[in-house]
Amino acid sequence: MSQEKPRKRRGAGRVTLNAVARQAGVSAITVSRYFNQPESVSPERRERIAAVVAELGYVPNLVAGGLASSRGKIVGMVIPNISGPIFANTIQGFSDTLSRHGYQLLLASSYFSTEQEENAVRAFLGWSPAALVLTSHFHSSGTEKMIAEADIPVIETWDYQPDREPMQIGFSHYEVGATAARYLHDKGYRRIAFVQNSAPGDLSALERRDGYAATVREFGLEPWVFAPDADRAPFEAGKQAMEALMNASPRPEAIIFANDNLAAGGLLAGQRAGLKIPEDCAVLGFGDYPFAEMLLPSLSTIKPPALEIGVLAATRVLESLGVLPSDEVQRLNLLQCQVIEREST
Amino acid sequence: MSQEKPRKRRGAGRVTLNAVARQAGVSAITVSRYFNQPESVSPERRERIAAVVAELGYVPNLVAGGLASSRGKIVGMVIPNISGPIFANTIQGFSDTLSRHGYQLLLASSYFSTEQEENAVRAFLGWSPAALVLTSHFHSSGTEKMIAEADIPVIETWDYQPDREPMQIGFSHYEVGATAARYLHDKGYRRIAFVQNSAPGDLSALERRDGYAATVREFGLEPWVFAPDADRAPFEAGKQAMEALMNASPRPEAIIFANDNLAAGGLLAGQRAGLKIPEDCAVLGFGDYPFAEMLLPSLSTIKPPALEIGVLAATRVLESLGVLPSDEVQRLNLLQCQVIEREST
DNA sequence: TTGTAAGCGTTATCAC
DNA sequence: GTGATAACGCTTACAA
Repeated sequence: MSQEKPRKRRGAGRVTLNAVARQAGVSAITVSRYFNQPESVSPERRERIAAVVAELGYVPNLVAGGLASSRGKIVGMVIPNISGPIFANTIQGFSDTLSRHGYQLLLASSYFSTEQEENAVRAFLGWSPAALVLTSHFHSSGTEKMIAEADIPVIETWDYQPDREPMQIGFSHYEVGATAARYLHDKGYRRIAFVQNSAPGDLSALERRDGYAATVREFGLEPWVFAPDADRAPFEAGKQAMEALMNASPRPEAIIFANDNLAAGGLLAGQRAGLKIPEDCAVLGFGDYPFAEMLLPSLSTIKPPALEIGVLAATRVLESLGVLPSDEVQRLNLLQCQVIEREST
Repeated sequence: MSQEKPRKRRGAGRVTLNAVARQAGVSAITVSRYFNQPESVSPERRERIAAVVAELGYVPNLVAGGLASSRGKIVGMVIPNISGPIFANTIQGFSDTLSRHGYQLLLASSYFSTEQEENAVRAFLGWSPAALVLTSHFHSSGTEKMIAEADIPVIETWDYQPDREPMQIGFSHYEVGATAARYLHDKGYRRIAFVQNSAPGDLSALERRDGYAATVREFGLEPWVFAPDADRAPFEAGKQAMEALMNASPRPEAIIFANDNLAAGGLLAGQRAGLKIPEDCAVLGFGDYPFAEMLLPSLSTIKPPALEIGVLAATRVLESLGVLPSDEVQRLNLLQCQVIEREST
């Protein structure tokens, strides 16, 4: 008898679609349809197939499916870094929304390096992803070329550049800088400084700076930008900035930090030096990291719609693929950042 | 002339291995070897192929490769949640190490639900991953069955259960609980309470509790466990716990919180009520979340080797696959947690 | 609603 | 070192 498993040369001896079909007494394509368009299979066969699938413990081979259909149920996402508190919510919202519809997340981090981003995109493309999600509009020319030719939905998140070709989901960093400056000015602060991020590749942070600078100029004030040493750990960079700015005379009345990590460092350095915050100097961050409300004084900050970006990105992807209904997929998605006023301003 | 692209029925019109082969005047398999075992291709052809690859902008189709070789260059990882600060470093270390060797990360989160974990594992298996990485040893029976039959390296992280079949990379949560109790006892604290996590599925946290309980018993003390309302936000749950424990008489002299989020809530609630920390009541957390050092007083905690776990997991995966050299892949990997003493104890 | 046949783009196998 | 050929397991196209 040839009952014994032949242990073909290849394949792990997995249960295949054909095995299910044979067992259920139907053709392979019917089983395929059972998974992809169940309505198009008669209820009786559906039942029979379901039974066999359970009995054999069949798991569809998505690789084979992806090859045959030249479009896998997989979506690639590149973010600057996973471990920072800022992007984690975006990943989470994105991943969860996708997986609820049977799509998987392929993830890589760029560390704000366009070269690493390009490598990730190239690798992803090898998996025939259904879509690609990137962060910001800063890419290498190689990346630009690949996404232009990819012929799949591409989304840029955490940014908003209406003129660009890819779908946009995010906000204007320039506007965030402007909002920060306006907010502090409205509260009566005049000598307002801005502390840059210590991560050199964080170009979006520079756009926030530019928005700040333009706005204070509109108020007839002089921009005051401090740049910590490059690549210093953010918390330390914040301390460095605060120490330097405190020694200036006159001191700034308020400081905008490029993100909450820097701001937290600044806050502590200020307190350690006996500064009263916000009386002597107000502090405003960006990101609304989880610890912002736990600090003493709690940190005022600008909260980006991180989770929302992730969920919306997934939604747009699924709409583009026809998985979710939509008359016309919205290409431009401008979300709002929110000033979270706490004790430090 | 048939120069014009035929636009076959299928396929996105991508450049294929065959196209490269034709252009370079070699066979397809040679181009395949060029990518997978370059040494086995003569230098001249290597050069010729390289040129054509660049010219055509060929990107290997990993889906096709995965199907043919029945093992894709992709690794699945399931973690409880992405956005918590605790696992982010593990993901980062894992992903980075993998991608440095051409492997991609397929990520999903379980939210401490074994059912969601099972779904993720099933979906991953459809991609013929080269390996699978899970968190803790708590799985559904379905998951257990799948990983037993998967015939690929499976790693359990953030835990250490020598008796189990899968590779182990992590530490004993029970020991962490014991260490916490011992540490506080050594510092002279006697009435030591433990605050559980509010997330019901976090079974590892219960093991820490058990380690704590057994240890204080050894010291002749009575365990004192407080359980916040289930599913309360951790920060709020910590507050709730602290408020409840402060009203007990006698009050605890020290409190171990199941994680730093809870501890931060406890810290703030205590201070707001006028409690001096650590004089009136010491506070110890777990996780060494980024904000721990930013709190006032800074939070003493137990730091798990999060990044190390990720890097080591990737290393073991790559060793198992023969990508990295290794005589025998180490199945048990016990890492150390570290007591980080700050101002709160 | 169901089935047949022909790929999808790569790698394993075996032969030279 | 190189190549011809046959898989890998599924889905598209077309037919019934």
